[in-house]
Amino acid sequence: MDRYDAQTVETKWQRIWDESRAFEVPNPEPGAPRNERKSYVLEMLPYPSGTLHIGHVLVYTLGDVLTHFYRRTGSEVLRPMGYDSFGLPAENAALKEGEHPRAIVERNIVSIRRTMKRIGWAIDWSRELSTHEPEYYRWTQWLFLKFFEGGHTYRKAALVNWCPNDQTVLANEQVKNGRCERCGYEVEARKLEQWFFRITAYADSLIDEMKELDWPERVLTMQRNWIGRSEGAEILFRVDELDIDIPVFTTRPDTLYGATFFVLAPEHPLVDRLADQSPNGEEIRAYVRKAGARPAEERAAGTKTGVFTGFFATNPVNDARIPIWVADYVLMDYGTGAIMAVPAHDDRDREFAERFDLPIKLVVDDEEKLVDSAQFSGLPHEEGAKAIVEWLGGRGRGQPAVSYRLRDWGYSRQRYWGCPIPIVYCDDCGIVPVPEEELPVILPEVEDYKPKGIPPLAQAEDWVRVPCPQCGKEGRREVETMDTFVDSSWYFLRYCDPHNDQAPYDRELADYWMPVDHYTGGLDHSTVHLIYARYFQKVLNELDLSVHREPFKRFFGNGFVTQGGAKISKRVGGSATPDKLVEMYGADATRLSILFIGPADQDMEWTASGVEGMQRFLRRVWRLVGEVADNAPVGGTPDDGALTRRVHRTIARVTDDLGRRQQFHTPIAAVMELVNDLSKSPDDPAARFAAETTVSLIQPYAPHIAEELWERLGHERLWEAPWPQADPSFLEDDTFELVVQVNGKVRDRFRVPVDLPEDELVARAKESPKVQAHLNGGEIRQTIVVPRRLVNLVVG
RNA sequence: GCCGAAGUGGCGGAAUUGGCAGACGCGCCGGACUCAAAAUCCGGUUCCCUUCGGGGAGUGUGGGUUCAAGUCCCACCUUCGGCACCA
Repeated sequence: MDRYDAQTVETKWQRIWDESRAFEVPNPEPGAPRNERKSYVLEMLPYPSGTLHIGHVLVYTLGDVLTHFYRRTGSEVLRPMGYDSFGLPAENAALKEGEHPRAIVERNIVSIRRTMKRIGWAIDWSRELSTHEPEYYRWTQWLFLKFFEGGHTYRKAALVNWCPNDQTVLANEQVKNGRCERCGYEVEARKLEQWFFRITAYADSLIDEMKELDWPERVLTMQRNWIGRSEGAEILFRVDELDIDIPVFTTRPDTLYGATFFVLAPEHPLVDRLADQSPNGEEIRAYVRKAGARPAEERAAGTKTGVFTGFFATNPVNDARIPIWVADYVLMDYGTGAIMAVPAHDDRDREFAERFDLPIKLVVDDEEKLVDSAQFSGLPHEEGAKAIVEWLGGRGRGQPAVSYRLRDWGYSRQRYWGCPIPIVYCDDCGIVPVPEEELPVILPEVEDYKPKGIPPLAQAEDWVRVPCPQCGKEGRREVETMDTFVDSSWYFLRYCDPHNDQAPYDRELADYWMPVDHYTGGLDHSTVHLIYARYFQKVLNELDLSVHREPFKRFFGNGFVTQGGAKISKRVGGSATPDKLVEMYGADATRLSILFIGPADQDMEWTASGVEGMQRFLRRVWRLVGEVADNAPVGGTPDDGALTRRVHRTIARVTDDLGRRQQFHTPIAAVMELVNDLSKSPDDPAARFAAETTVSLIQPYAPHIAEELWERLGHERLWEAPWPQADPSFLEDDTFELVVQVNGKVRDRFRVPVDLPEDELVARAKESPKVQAHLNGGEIRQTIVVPRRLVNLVVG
């Protein structure tokens, strides 16, 4: 048999798959019965701001292994691919390279597609999409209109995160440690009119419906923390001089008797009024100005500052008059922007009280019981909290309340390369949606798309000026574009019906394919894309556009691939590009090596020696299977010898790892063990069976060489062949290796028949000379027998 | 500070329900083939001691539960990730 040449083998089968459209899956005809065993396998779509790197090879190979596995275990598998081509990543790449973003992404898409085909991923190429194409974003706009009609999106002036480098607004999810996630510049606060999705209305759904998800617990925990649901109470404090009530939110109503002062955020709307009527109004205004100019990061890290207003609030439980301060450690956008300060039981309040010499009053003791709290004294603090809120409720001064850390999703971007928001502003009619039939609102060409604070689309005067759809008077188009995460919040639905030009997707088809059964992607999206997509799906459900409320039933978060200790990214690049690896070692060796490094849900370091080892392994398989194909007799019933048993055990292990355990590196080791056994007994009657099974089991990982060897073994179309089945009767041996311990230490081991009774096992254990040497004639006080495993003799 | 994950040979890692620690691979050592090398094949490889029979230690540290602990419990150390004035 000739030498293994990866290039020849891989080119041959890729052409065959391409020509036979091997991995395309048709949609069911309207009214036709649905396949009960559909499976939607999806990985997060790539940004075509660059080409593929080794990290992509990991994600898409993971998806590929599952695609083949599910296909061959009888499912009808949808496995599409597309490109997240709108948005900042592409635009920034374009700015750097001095080209139009469209030119960059379209060139990168060609390159990515070619690499994907060279790696041989089983993709349904008939469903390919790019989010920057009008055929796609037309429907992003259409969904926007539905959200607008349903009141799920709105415009308001708000303090937003402004990146001075990217010259655009960022969502909270895109700010890390006060810096822009993309470029690292320090984010500034700006007050701007912005578009928002009312995601906070779904805070509870996003938490409660997690129970339907088969996701890693750590991702759910991250989302739970991100949403940050806190239960407590809203309590009214009276300011007599102004004849007003100010609500505060607290999670500790049990400490109400310990409130010794009161704080308003500098941005609180009442601060102005207080300053007007206060003798030290100037001082207050100066403080508010200073606080507003202070970067958020410094506001959080620095020592606490504040100013007394001269006013007092009345504590509703004991009528105590406590001083009202303005301090920037209280945030306007959480709770009510006002707090009751309990320095005895809150670290921040304590720090402030100590600095400004305010009283500290203890109201919960070491036993967690209320003290110095009138009729509530003596109650355990949780009961006390309940009782106090109830008491307040009876007097109309308080009620249970819930507060969230999650904010509404601001998605306006003052940038060029994004989906235009289909809105027209009219002096008479206000905010008017573009009628459905006028979609898409095409992104116009502009001379200069560089960000400079005002949206680049504002320059396209001809495009901006448009009659108001309602009254026909001259209006102006919205010149902001949508955050790229809007595009990726519904793309998985478009794949179900990607060429539909009447609707974003056919409802029946989406209901059939959805939810995604197995979603794979990076954990960096745990609190961003994965929350947004869940939110979208819930709104679509309520708009009667989908029967499903969750988009991704199962999620697998893959680890990062590092090279030389650094995370590989579009920016860093990396020397081992997928194209080079395929050229040097072949696609199959590359695919195997990235999965063999270690558990796919943990970070991993890429090394070249791994792929060399895989190349060796494949050559070995090639040689051994070739020899068997040439020499071993065909047909015949496999015997029940050691090799046959090994084959069945391997099938069981690989099947369990891929299906139930979601472990992708151990199946490779299992097949290697089988290959090692086969190489030791190439003349075994089960050699052909072992060779065929080896090829069949490795197929999801190394589909090209598997297909070639399958053909040599006299079969065809392995990609459609049923997955091998382990025969349970071969999984158990007639004998097993009995381990004999003395006082828990292994002293001997020998094979015994499985049906030997326990007392006989113990007898044989005691007979062993090695065991007797350690018994020293001592008295056996206890005997432990674990069936089919071991005997432990405990001596005095 | 809070939340979460992890810590096993020279390295990546395995050990699924508390039952033989180190599967599989990399690297390294030895051998075969070769004029030589590459490739390939065979053997060895946790550490320490050894009279070569074997003995002892060992899964971040210290305790505990158990006949038996990498696995369970308590305390701590380290690393990584997320959040961070969220009342």
